[in-house]
Amino acid sequence: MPKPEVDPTVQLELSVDRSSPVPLYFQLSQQLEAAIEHGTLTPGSLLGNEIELAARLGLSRPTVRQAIQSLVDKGLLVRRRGVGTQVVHSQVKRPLELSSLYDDLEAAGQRPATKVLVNKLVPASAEVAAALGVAEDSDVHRVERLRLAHGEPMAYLCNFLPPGLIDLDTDQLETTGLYRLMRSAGITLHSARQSIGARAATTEEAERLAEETGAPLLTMQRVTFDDTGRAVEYGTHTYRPTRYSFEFQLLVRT
Amino acid sequence: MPKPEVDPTVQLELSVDRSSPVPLYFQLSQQLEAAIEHGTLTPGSLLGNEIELAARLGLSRPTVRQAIQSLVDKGLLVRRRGVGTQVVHSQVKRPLELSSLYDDLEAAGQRPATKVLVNKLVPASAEVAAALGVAEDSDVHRVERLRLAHGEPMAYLCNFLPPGLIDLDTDQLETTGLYRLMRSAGITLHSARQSIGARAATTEEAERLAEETGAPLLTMQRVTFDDTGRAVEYGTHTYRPTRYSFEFQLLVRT
DNA sequence: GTAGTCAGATTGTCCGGACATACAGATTGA
DNA sequence: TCAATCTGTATGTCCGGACAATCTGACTAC
Repeated sequence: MPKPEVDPTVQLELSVDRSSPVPLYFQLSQQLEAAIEHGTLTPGSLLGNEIELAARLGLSRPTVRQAIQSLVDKGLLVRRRGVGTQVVHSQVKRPLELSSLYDDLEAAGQRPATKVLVNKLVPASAEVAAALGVAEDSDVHRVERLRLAHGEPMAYLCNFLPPGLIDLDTDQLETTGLYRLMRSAGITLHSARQSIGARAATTEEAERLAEETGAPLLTMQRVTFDDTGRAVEYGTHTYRPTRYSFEFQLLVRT
Repeated sequence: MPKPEVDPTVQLELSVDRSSPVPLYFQLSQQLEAAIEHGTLTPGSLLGNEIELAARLGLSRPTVRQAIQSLVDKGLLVRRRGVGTQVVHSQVKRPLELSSLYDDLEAAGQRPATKVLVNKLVPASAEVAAALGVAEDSDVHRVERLRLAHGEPMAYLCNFLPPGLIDLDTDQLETTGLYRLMRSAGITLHSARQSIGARAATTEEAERLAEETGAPLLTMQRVTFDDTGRAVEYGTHTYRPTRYSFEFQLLVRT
C-alpha cells in the first residue's frame, strides 16, 4: 500500500500579495515560519518540491528558493538534495540574537526596573579607548546602572558610549533598555564581540548586588558594532548567577 | 581634482576555475575573504559594482551576488543600496561557531591534554532523557573528562550521548575532542542550545579542579543537534574561571 | 546662501530556463 | 538471498535579463 503522504503545504493557505511593497520571498517565508511555529507544519514533514510550490503560488523558483533559504539560515528547515526540504524536528526555536538583558527580563514577565547610578561624561581610559576606537582621554559617556527584578538587584551594568551618538536621558534609561534607545535613535546594531566569565565578588561589588564578599559572580564584557563596523558601545556587566544565566541558540556556520 | 579612488578589486588577481567542482560563487567568496583577511581589501573600501565585477570575471550577476551575500552573512561586508558594497571596518573577524574547548585550546597553542575519568553506558536520568529525547532509563553513553592545559586542570566535562551514533574509544577521546570525533563519524553538527552560568564549587568539584570549596566556577550546559534536528549530545561542563572564559562574536539576526 | 529637485549609480527583487549532482527505491544480476 | 546497477526525483548551481527602490551629489530655484 502506497504511503498516503501528501504535500502538507497544499492544505496551507499560502498566498502572496503582489501589490504589497513587502518582497514576495519575504511574504512566503513569513507564512511558512508562522505555519511551523503554529504547528501546522509538523517537524519532519516534507515540504513538497520547489517547482510545484512555485507553480501553485505563481512565483518563480528562485523566489521560492530565497524564501526557503532564509528559513534554512534560521535553522527551521533542512534541505537534502534528491530528497526534499523538511521541517527540523527539535526544540530549536529562534536562532540567537544580540541578547538584551532588559528584553530578556521583560519576555520572562519580570517587569524589570532600572536604577541609574551614574550618567556623565568622563575621559576615556586606555581600555575604553581601545574598545571604542577613540582617542585616549577623549570624552565618552559613562553609564552605571543597577537592574532589579522583583525589587531584588540582579545585575550591575557599566557602559561606555562614544559622544554624539545619542543623548542619554536618565529618565529614559530607567524606563527602557540601552539597546532600545540606540535602535530608536536610528543606530542599526550589527554585531558584538563578547566575553563571559566568572569571578569572586569584591566587597564593593558584593554590596551593590546584595551578595557576600567572595560570592561567585557572572561577568560579561561586550563591544557592540553598528552596520558600518564602528564600535557604538562597550560594557562591563556583573550578574548574580543565582538570578541570571545566559541562554544561547547557536547555529554552526557552514 | 577628482578622487583617485579606484575599484580595489581590480588590483586583486581574481579568477575562477570552471573545471573545478568547487562552485564558482564559493571560489569567489573564498578569494574575497582571503583578501579581506590578508588586508589587501582594506576596511571601509568600496568593492566596485556587481555588474562590472561579474563582467570582469566572466560570471553572471547572480553568481557574484551569491558570493558577496555569503560574506555579508558572515559579517565581513556591508551592502548599501545606491552606494555599493564595502568592507566592514572593525575588529570583527569570524562570526561565531559552535565552540569546542579542544579546538579553542589548540588554537591558543596550549596543547590540551585530556584524562577520561568515566566512559560507560548508564540508564538515562529524567534530565538526560529529556535533553536527548530518548526514553527514561534507556541506555546512554556517559563520558566524564578532565581537560588540562600545561598540566593544570582547566575544566571538567560530563557528556551524555545517545547509543549507536559513534563508538567512544577512550584512547581517541584522550587525543582529540568530542566534536571532532562526531564530525569524523559523519555527523553534521547543526545547532546547539546552551546555557552559561556560575556557581560556587562544591567540595567534590573543587577537588577535581584543584580549586577550593566555594571558589567561583563557570558552568555551561549544552544540547547539540545534528542537521536532522536530533539531539546528539548533552553536556554539563564546569570551568575554572581564572583559566577560561567564553568568547563570542554575535551577529544580529535581521 | 539655502533648500528643494533631479539625474546617475548601485543594490534589491523577480523572472524563466538549463544542466549538474546526489539521494532513494526499484530493477537486475550473481 | 544479496549486492550492484539503473532510474526518477529533488535540490544545487548558473545564466541573462528586466524593473524597482534608494542613496549620493550636482543642479536649480527661491
